[in-house]
Amino acid sequence: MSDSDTAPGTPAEKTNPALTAKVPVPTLERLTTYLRCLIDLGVSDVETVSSSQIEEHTGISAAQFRKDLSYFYPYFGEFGKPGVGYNVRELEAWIARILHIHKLQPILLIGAGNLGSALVGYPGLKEHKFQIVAAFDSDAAKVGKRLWGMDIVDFKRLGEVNQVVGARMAILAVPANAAQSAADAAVEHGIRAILNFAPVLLKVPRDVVVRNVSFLQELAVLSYHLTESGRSNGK
Amino acid sequence: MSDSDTAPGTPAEKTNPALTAKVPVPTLERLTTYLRCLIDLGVSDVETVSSSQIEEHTGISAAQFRKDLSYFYPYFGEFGKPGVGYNVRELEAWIARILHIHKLQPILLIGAGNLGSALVGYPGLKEHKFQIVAAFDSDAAKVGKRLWGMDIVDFKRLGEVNQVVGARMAILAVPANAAQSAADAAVEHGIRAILNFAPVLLKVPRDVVVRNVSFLQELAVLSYHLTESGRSNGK
DNA sequence: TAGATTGTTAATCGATTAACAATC
DNA sequence: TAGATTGTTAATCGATTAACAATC
Repeated sequence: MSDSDTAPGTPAEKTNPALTAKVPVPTLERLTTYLRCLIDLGVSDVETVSSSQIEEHTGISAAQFRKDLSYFYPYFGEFGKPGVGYNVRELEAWIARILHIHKLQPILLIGAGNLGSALVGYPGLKEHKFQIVAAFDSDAAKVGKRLWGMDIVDFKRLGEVNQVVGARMAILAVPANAAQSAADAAVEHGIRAILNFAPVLLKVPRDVVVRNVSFLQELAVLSYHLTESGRSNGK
Repeated sequence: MSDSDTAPGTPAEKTNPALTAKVPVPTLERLTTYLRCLIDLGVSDVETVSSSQIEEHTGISAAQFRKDLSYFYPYFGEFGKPGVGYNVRELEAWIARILHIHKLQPILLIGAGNLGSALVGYPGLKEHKFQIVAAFDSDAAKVGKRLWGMDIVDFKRLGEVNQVVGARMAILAVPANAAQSAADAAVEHGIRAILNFAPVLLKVPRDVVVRNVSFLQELAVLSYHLTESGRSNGK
């Protein structure tokens, strides 16, 4: 485990390189696809898988898959066996560890509207070791109601609750005009990663990660690709 | 509007270049962000905006913004005025036209479960000229019920219904095991763009566009960035 | 050993950034 | 005219792909 192969000349490098080296975001995104595929293979009792089989199942090229894994070898050790492939169960565990979902990862839901409710019931959360542990809303009409077996709690009590559950991730499913202040409060109470569904540029401290999800964006990219013609479908 | 500045030497180029030239997908994704920003500015009665103001509002660099727009100049004409900037309303309309959402874009919802229901109520759809015009489900318990003022229709009747509404986009919010067959049926009945929420690699004809949305993926990327330490929050 | 498949290196491809002449 | 800001070109950066020596 060499700790200085990326920046040989730099004198005062970070002492603990674990997960500090720059892994491309696209690689991280693909990791979940591999994980999902491995879970499925595991369920089918497949023991070993090769990179080209991964390609068949996921549509991601074998070369890309091997390259993606290689980013983590300096920190997690090498993995595949030449001539053989990868052990399905072990690779699954290996990727889960990288993503910090080898243990339950607690999540706060902020905003218990339609979207929020749907997310709590999203299948696969549990399987991937994500657990929404509390739901908050500032709408008095919602507070106290139950959502999939959870109480909806007044947003003001977020700090109090998170002192107990200690979540570091939050899903932000509130209206655009409430997003920034909700994010501020969440960050203040220990949240370090936010999945933001509001179409707003959140301002957060540098050590907080935000990912934005936008259905409109997805729909727009699709809509773009529809040809101008073809309106009268060629049936 | 020159039609041959990209591939000067190629003899038999496509005759109609409109929107055929390769626009980077990241550019398309950012287009919606610009659009949203312009709508907001329009509401505030701002008349003109410069690329650096766009940067302030969106976090996307001014250079990136200008570059992004430039991909469309060969087909839609140039836009900004040096020394002045961009007319907010006109640029809004210009981008909407590129994305084919200057007129209502009808969409079919396939799968009227929790997620599907939430998507129908998603704010901003109308504002962006997307309209979910029909909801389908194959669960007999759901068929006939109403969803945000729409009837939930038996999935078997998709063809029949789409003959009337003529949608070319669909949102697929069904369980993983139902996704492929649902996609097949949708494509057969005229759908050419699919927003897929199931964690499944859809096989579709080459002229059909698919975009996959995965909450798990988004959560996983966030989770990755949480530092191993810091578990006991530094409060 | 022979066959298969790895991890890694180098080549390619594509997107972002910076800089600036053109122009309102 | 002087100041501002564009559209575009060239330089940089980063990710993907292809190829292959290493190795099970």
